[in-house]
Amino acid sequence: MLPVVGAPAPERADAARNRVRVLEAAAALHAEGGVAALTTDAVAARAGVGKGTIYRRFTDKGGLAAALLDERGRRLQERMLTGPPPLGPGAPAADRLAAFVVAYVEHTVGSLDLVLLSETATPGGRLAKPVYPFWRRHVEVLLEEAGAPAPRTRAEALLAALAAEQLHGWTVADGRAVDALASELADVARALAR
Amino acid sequence: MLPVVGAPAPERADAARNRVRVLEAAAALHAEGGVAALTTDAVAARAGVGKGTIYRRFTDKGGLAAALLDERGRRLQERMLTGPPPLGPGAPAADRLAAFVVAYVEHTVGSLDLVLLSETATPGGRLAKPVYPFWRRHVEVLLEEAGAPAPRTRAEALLAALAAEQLHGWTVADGRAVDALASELADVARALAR
DNA sequence: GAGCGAAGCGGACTACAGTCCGGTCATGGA
DNA sequence: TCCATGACCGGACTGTAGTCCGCTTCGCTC
Repeated sequence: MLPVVGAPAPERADAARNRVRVLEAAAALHAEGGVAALTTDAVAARAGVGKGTIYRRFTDKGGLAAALLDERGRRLQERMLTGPPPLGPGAPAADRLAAFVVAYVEHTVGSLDLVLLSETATPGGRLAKPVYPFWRRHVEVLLEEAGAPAPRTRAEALLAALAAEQLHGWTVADGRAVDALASELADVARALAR
Repeated sequence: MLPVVGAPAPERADAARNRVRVLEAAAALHAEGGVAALTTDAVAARAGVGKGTIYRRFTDKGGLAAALLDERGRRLQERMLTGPPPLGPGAPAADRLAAFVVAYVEHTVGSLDLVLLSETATPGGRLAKPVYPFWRRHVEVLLEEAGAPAPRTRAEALLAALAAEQLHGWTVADGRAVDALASELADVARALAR
């Protein structure tokens, strides 16, 4: 068969089966014992798979955590792309941006331990996550629409402020209320959009 | 002798000697082989000290890296507190803030590998560094002076955008020029000050 | 359905961070 | 000077991430 140019490499049947097994095992372990239970040994044993298989499929522990978050993240992405305004299309850029910040904060805080793991398991993990370019592009486009200078830099700066580590500091260490925090951060986004 | 209330616990002579030894060994290893050479085993061996000693004194590897950066950091702190404007006192708050961002970016990029280590060795490391409250307070005060809303949140958001991980992504992964980047980030600071 | 190249697999292995606790020695008081 | 105390020390030990490479399985082709 001719390879389809640009298509993701097709996955062998055994590989696909093992990916599902690993994700199910990881989800179960996480449900039972939190992130502390998510050791690569435990996941491999529970999935009935070798450690090498996990690393081949998910690069590292952070990648596994990111994969666990995938479905939830995709739901948010859909709301951003095709949902009702102000998060979805139709509202002014600054309003969409503010709505994104609130939704992103809630999304992240809702799975804080996994997101934290996915972003801090390896240095630079946050920027290396497959979804990162999606968030960045979305924010960049909105900033550009709003007429802000240096939209790319500002987009990354804004996302850095929404890093799991920072949100963890605010909501857990400092004990701040998520709603109030999200609203202040939405304000930050508006400030950057001008 | 009566303990002095509020004073830092005095350090025993052998403890002080060992701290110096560890720092010298770490600095030498770093000079020779970069951060990769900074394993706790190697530092302990070179310092002629047990690993327990390192952990007693520096908490973890990130703390050791932070201690190595201490002197350089103190120089920047002095320039901020008593140096000439616009970094030091005397200039309008927004200008001081912009000058801080530029100086901080240069400071961080100048020792990027060590700062990265100090901030990412442990999750939440950036917020746990002893100097963090200093930077945060400085930015917060300037934002407040400039009349910005939610100065504390904005200060932390700004510092998050200046995290070593992010600066590493921009300057190394993306290959961006430090000067141009610093100036765009100074602009971000000005936007937050309004 | 047999052959074959390549992708995938697994688990022993390495390297490293951080802990633990029995022994040691600095320090201040008598 | 000598002693009691507890801070300090060191290095063996544990737990975990991530690597490596010989073996297996897949799936395409003929």
